[in-house]
Amino acid sequence: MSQRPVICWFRRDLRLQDNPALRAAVDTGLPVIPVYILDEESEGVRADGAAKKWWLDKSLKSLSSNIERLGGRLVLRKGAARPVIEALMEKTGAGAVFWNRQYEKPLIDRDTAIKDRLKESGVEAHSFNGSLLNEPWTIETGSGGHYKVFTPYWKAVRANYSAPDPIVAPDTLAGSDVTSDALADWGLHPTRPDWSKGFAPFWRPGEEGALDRLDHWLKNGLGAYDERRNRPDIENSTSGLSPHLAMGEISPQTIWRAVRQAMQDGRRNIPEDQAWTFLSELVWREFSYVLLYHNPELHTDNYNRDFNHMPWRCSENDLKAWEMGCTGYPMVDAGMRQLWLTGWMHNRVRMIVASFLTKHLLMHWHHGEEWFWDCLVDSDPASNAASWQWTAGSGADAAPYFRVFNPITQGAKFDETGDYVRRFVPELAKLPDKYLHAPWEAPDHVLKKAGVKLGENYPHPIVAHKQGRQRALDAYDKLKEKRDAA
DNA sequence: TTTTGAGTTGTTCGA
DNA sequence: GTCGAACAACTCAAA
Repeated sequence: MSQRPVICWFRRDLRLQDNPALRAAVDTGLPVIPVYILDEESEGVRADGAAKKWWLDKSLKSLSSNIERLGGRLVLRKGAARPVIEALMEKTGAGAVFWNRQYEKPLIDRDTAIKDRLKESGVEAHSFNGSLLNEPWTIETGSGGHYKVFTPYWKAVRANYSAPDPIVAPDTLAGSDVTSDALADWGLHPTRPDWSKGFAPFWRPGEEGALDRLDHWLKNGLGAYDERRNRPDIENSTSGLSPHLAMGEISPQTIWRAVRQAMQDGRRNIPEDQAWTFLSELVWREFSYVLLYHNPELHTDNYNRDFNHMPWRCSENDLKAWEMGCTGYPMVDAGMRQLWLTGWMHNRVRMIVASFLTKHLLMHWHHGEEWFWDCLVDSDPASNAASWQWTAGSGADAAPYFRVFNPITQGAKFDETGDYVRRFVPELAKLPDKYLHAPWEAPDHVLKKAGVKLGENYPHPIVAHKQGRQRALDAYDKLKEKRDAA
């Protein structure tokens, strides 16, 4: 039995480069069986949203063909991971399983149970860090706890972190003849209707797409990141790496190394502060994982329990208008439509639409969290939950309650050219800049000339800014009263 | 143990 | 038009 094969279990790490679990599996010198399990059945597991499944479909195709190029074959299986793994062990006689860790509580529990079961039956199980620069339990404050404020966390990372050497991809993955599900049978790509048609022009899922995107970013965006990052109307104002990172098609170490090298390469002419700001965004992702790891219910429960008393509104109509990009606020609507059309939204606009939902409409952040989870190709269990709570004010180190984004001035400031609104809300394209972010203020003859009929081809605002803002501030006052009374 | 300074991303108002 | 202050109070992290 000296040639018992080993299993490399791919999860949120769909890449061959810089993949510690894969490397360790290959380094055994034994035949490696690469496996991906679509697990929506294990207890407490949250299924991916529809947009993420679209991406997963393409990413698995890419990984699969890369493995075939190395003489192997990716084995696809569907079902609760534990029985699937057990069945595979029996079928293949594998002597070890390798994987990279994930950090959601239900997955940790599932994986721990699998590890125990494997060990009982004499099979080795090895897990690795394949998704984070620093795993959530590794960075502690001076007094031994985990950080709850970003800035000191960032300072600690920046002062101490240096990326390890890259891990090379295997040059062969000797064939296995284990049968695989057909990817097409999983129905990850939407049909009837295929709402994903708008996605394809924007994305190239898979490891090559990720590495190309990084390269493009280093050449075209990184050097001006700090000054452009809030401008959704400017191309390359952000990296666009988030969906690749969310699927593990590229490791954060690869990004960190490439950016640090670019900073030190004089020919690239990358100002240090611009690049450090970009790296800090990578560390925001890590900070979100710290919060998620220590607060497993982050996507459902208020981090700050005071918010359990928040007098949220319930309005199906308002929620629908927000989701569909029909709020009457051009900047909000542009963002929501960009999300629907492309599976992604610029970060500045995410804050604007999130503030609008939780403050102007006074709707619970979980509605937004769920919509984003379903619509974003980059949806991430930690970032999505932590960011929604941050905006709502219930999160760790959250925005102060009185910070209510004004969708009109935010639009004028960050969509200065108006290109963003004109692109995603074409019915307003002919409005002059002066009224683009507040069409209800335009005189009749201006609206007429631009072909805009408020209430007909573009909605009136569903809530007046001033009233919406005041209603939110009043709600926070009530919240405070409840807390003081308690 | 106590103290101190600080905390991603904003808005409004009045001088 | 520009600018600074007020908008709260609290918790965190480190000295």
